[in-house]
Amino acid sequence: MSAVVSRPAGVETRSAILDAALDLFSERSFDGASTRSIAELAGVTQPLLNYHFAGKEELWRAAVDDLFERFRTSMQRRLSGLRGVDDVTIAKLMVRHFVEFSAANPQLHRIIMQESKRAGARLDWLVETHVRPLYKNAVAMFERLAARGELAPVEPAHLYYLLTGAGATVFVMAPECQRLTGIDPFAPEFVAAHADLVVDLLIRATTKELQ
Amino acid sequence: MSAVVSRPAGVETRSAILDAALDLFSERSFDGASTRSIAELAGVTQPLLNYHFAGKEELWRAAVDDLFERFRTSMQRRLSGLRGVDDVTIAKLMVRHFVEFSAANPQLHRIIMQESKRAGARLDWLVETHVRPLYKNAVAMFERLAARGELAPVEPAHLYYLLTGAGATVFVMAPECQRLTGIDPFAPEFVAAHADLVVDLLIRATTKELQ
DNA sequence: CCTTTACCTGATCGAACGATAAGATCCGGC
DNA sequence: GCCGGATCTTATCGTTCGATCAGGTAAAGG
Repeated sequence: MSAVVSRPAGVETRSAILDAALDLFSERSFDGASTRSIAELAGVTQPLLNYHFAGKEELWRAAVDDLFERFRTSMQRRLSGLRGVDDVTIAKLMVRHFVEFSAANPQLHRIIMQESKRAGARLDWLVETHVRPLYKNAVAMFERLAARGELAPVEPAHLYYLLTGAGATVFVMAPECQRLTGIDPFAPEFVAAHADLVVDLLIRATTKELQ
Repeated sequence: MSAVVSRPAGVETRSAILDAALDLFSERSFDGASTRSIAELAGVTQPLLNYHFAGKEELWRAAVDDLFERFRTSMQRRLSGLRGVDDVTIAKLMVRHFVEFSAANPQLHRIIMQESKRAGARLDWLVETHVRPLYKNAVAMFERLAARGELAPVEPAHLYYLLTGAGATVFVMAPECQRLTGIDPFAPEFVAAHADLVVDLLIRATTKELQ
């Protein structure tokens, strides 16, 4: 409230456009989301998108940047509360947090999966800018677990796609799950149960209870 | 060679169009695959698509029908070779076969994931026509495994999305995997190792060796 | 008060889209 | 041998796409 308002609106408009773009890009894919539909959802006129962003591609990148920034911040905040905790417990809690974030923000994996199906400029940018750092963190975690004997020393690519696939798919495909089973996968109990399963899946449950 | 050729071409052309449609629909999504690009890949002119199919939507349904038919045939053929084998071994081999099919035909889960992100007529048709029978089979398998004590009696929706997510994601996202790790996930050794991991994931490895 | 500048709109561009209409080609059957 | 239907092509329809342009409004700054 009562912020500086140096430039009256603009920043809020820009944010509304980014949110709308994220929702439509993730649900309908890059080609399926027209700039007119994004503008309509954001409550602005279509040429305004080209005022705030250089074009559709740059709007897409800005929306993805925004989302990954939220993801990194969320993961780092969770991790920073776990100083001194042992590696195995940290891994379990971080995997759980990852699943919860994927449930709260299904757009993340929807966009990643969409772009990862086809080689191209957007995939190249996505991998080098956002996915590779994420992958490196995951690999480091796998190595710490393997060093503790909690994980077989398999090729990390297997574990990475097992983990992300098992943890995120049900939320990516939430409309199908709803229609197929009648279950709302975003219900807190479902998310919690799913996180438990994914954690158990990754780590041969040794330290059992942990909540 | 030297077949009946009752009507000269037509059936082969139709098949070429379906194959092209499947590749482009799965890689670029429904909106991203233009009828012109499909025609070009199939080596025909664009209006010919409207001669063989009533429209873009019907072409999409025909291509998806074709793919699911191949999937069902492949699974049933595998199953028919396992008469008399115990349920646990059958489950392991069928899961392995599922992973291998997902590797050989990444279009299947690419299209399912694409359409499952958003409620709509195509998702409704896909679920009722093809996904629900598949889901019922999976649930029946889970129940047989649970009856044998090989599986915790959890909500089948969790297991279904864990299994499909873990087994298919790396092949859906093969271009990303290639760029991110340098690994070709379609290499036979990678597919085999991934299938092993998914099988171990689902079934608390009891009967260990099995090929 | 008046200018400047950030923010936003209405009108419209050329390109690409899915679809159709009209006609060419070609082959089996009479 | 020519007729009829199946197959395919060329030309083109109206629509929607992303993008641009010329202007208009309103608040900050002198």
